[in-house]
Amino acid sequence: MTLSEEDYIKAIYHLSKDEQKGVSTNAIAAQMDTKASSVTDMIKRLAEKKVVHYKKYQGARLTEEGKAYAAKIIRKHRLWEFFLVEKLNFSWDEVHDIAEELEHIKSDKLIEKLDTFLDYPRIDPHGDPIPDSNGNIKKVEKTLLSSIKKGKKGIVVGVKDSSSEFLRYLDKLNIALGEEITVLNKEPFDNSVLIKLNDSEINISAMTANNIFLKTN
Amino acid sequence: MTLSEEDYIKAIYHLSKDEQKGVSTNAIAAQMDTKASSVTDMIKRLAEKKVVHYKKYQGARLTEEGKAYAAKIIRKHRLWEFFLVEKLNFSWDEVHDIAEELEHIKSDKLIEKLDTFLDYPRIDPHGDPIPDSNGNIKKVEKTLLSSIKKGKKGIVVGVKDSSSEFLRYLDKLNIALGEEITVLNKEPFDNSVLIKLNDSEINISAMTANNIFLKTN
DNA sequence: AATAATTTTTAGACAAATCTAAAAATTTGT
DNA sequence: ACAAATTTTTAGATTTGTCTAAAAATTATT
Repeated sequence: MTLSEEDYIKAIYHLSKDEQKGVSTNAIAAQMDTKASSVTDMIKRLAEKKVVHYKKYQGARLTEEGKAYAAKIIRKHRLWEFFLVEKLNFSWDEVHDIAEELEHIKSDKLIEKLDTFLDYPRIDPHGDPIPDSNGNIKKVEKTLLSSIKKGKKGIVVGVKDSSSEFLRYLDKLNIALGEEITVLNKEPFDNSVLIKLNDSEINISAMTANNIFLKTN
Repeated sequence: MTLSEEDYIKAIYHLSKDEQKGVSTNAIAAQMDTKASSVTDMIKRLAEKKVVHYKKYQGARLTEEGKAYAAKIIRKHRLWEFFLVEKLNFSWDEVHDIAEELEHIKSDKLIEKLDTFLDYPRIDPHGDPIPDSNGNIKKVEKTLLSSIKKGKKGIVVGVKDSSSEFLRYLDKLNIALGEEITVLNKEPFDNSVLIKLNDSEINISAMTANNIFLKTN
């Protein structure tokens, strides 16, 4: 599988989480920052390689083989992210782009040895689950901060947007994985949320609240 | 710089150690396992990028910029090899191919943090020096076992051939970096060498002796 | 020094991955 | 339901890195 093919497989995998039907050509083009015509070409190639099902005008859908391949790439991505943060002392906003490259390194033995070295982590630096060596992904129980009721609280367990801009903003707010957040009030006007964090009260926008995952008990 | 361009730069670098003049098209083709015509094309591209000097029929020669680039790739390659052996417990015959992929990962910050994590190693698992962050390579003092006089001894500090076949053969002979070897006799008929290693005497072929580096005092 | 052998370069083709522009199919709006 | 809008596909071109075959230059031989 080429680098580009792997990127497409990953994109289709991520897009099909929300989607029941096939993932649309345009959606893939947007995700991959390319043109619809390029996507059509690539989907055909991937269909020949049996990693996607493809019928004209019906979008793309990963085969079982395709899903397993995607899980493997995601496993590699997240294990490398964990390595970069825990062993090399990168911060959580710096690791995505480097892991995008490292995830394409081929050796299976490498990734199993890395997993052992890291002591089999289950969660990456952004709170996302690391698939096991069989490609199984443990679903993490989590709720968007934006949909938590006034008065309720939870622990930060993940982010939806893991762009470095957003992560650096969270750093500035002192919001990190493991922090406890209590929803003090929700403003109906703009859906902003007043929260308590470390005994201080801060107001966060609807957009921000919509990108933070909490675990409630 | 693309992956392929980086591979050519590295090949030219390694070939120009023995060579005073430009490295010939054919020599590069052999090293890269490709055709001379492909090499000519690539050399022209590299010349446009100012990493090699090129005049028709005169072979290729790295510019200062090209040499610095090569040193950087080699630094990455050897640091990753050290990581694979020391942290992930790979054996010395398994790491070359994986490092060939890892050496192309772009981030400068990654390689500096890796260097720190590994505590600034100077020598890779095959005894080759790791260039520092400025691209300077410390020359290691070493002599081929094949050219050591009868009765003299030395410490194994490197190998010339680092193919996994050769390295596994050395494992079988219990020859590893740091071992002391004494040359007991040299057979004029086939240039084989009788050595003492850990109180046992073994006979090694001229070819083997020609791929082991010793440090003599 | 002329010819033969070898090396290197050029010319033209090809596959992968992309693009633009236009055609075809599907979906939407009234 | 049918025209308009949108989405998707096709057709043809481009770039990178490769190839084969043939031409040009260099090196070796007698």
